[in-house]
Amino acid sequence: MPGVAIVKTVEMIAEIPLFAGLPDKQVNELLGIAEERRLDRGQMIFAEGELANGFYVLRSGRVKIFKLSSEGKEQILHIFGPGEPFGEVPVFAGERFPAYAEILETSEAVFFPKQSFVKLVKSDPSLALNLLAILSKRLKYFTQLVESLSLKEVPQRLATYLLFFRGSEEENSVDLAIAKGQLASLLGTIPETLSRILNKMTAQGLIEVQGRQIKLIDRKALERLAMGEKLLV
Amino acid sequence: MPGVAIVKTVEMIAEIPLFAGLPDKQVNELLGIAEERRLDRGQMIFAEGELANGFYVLRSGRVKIFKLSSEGKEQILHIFGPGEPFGEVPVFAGERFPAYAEILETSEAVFFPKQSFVKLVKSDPSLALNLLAILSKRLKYFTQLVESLSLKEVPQRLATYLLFFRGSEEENSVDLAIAKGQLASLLGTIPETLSRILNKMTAQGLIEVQGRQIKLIDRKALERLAMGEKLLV
DNA sequence: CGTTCTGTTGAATACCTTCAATTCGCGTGG
DNA sequence: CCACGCGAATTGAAGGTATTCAACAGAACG
Repeated sequence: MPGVAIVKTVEMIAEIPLFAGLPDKQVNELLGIAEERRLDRGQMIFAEGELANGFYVLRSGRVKIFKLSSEGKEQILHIFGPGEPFGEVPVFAGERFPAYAEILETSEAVFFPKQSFVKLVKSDPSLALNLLAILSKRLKYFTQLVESLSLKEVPQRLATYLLFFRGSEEENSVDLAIAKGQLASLLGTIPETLSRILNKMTAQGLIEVQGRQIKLIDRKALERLAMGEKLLV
Repeated sequence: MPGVAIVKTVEMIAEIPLFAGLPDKQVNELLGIAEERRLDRGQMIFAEGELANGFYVLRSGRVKIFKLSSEGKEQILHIFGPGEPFGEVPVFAGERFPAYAEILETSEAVFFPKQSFVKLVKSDPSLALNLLAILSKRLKYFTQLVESLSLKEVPQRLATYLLFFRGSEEENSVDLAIAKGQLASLLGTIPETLSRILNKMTAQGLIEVQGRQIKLIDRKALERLAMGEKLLV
């Protein structure tokens, strides 16, 4: 029953937020140029400076996008999950990836070759608008990241992350979903520092830590921290 | 001769890189929705969190886009000059400006109302592609900014700025074109620190400083700095 | 059940900031 | 044309936050 696989794939494309609201015709054209790929945990998808010939959309799993310092320290720019595209910058500007991409959890992804994709964008304004919305959201996100890195100290960044970058999944509990070392890299610091600050926050009754589960005990105090208040010694 | 003013304005639009390569029809439609505005030095164009009803393109002058910490410290995100659009993020995502904008040098600008502009984008794929290119470039720029702020120390950031963010206008001389305090804010530091580092670099024969003119004396050493090497004490 | 990666803890250090006091530079007005 | 005044820039001393380095504990995985 060869039809099943094809139908399933059409839905796969249609499910991607980037392609939301596109007419069937466009979805079919996208399907025509899409390539399914399995990406394994630990795999480097691309490196900074590498020539790009297309971009990816995750269907499952997670990928981290990051920069490396000359001494090997890593700054995570994004962690993307299902439905999110990555590596699309060099499709529209420049031709090289501006950062590294490594798979955190084994993923199913769809790859779109640059040339064919650009042709589709040229022919369909609503696809272009979806893209503009996504890129704009990322610019907004970057302004927050820069603000965080430059204008806040680590406890403040952590509080902000716990409160906003997760959402209250289960009332007052946050599941980091990534290793603490990775969280440190996302917050622009190192594991040792993060560990010490988690300690302090626990000692002051703001949170409780059990592995990757963090209970938000004193939400008010966390909010004051996120607003810029200092963490007591 | 009313025609002259109109023709001049058409050229004004056509000259903007964002609108490069657009057919006359589109340029005329853009002209139809554009509003000319004079923006004075020191004027706040918008504040973070403010509702946006359109965006700007500078024809002359300069604007700085920045964030403020809870204690009033400023981090500059961009300094834009002639031909560059700003405030366009909330046109496509969200509805509020993610940062502040203040005029550094009195400017002539063109304002495009959100609604009408989006209509034009929907009708013209090449306009959309131009926009995608600009937003992508900014994302690329932000990856560099984050890298700089998070993975480099101030001397390295300064060296990078001197070498790349200006271009060799007059062989080996850089004109900052902004106050040193503003440069500090752009580099994610404060005037005192910048001053001390300019001193050190001068003492070690890397540069010579005369007001806003900086001569690059030892370009090799600056390049090594930008690559991550440490500045001697 | 051992090996390896992740996370924690302590002490020393480095970098940058803060605060305060001058000094410099430049536009304005006498 | 020079003097004044104000913001910008510089300098010094002290302090704070985060990093580095090293050692150890713990968890995950095969």
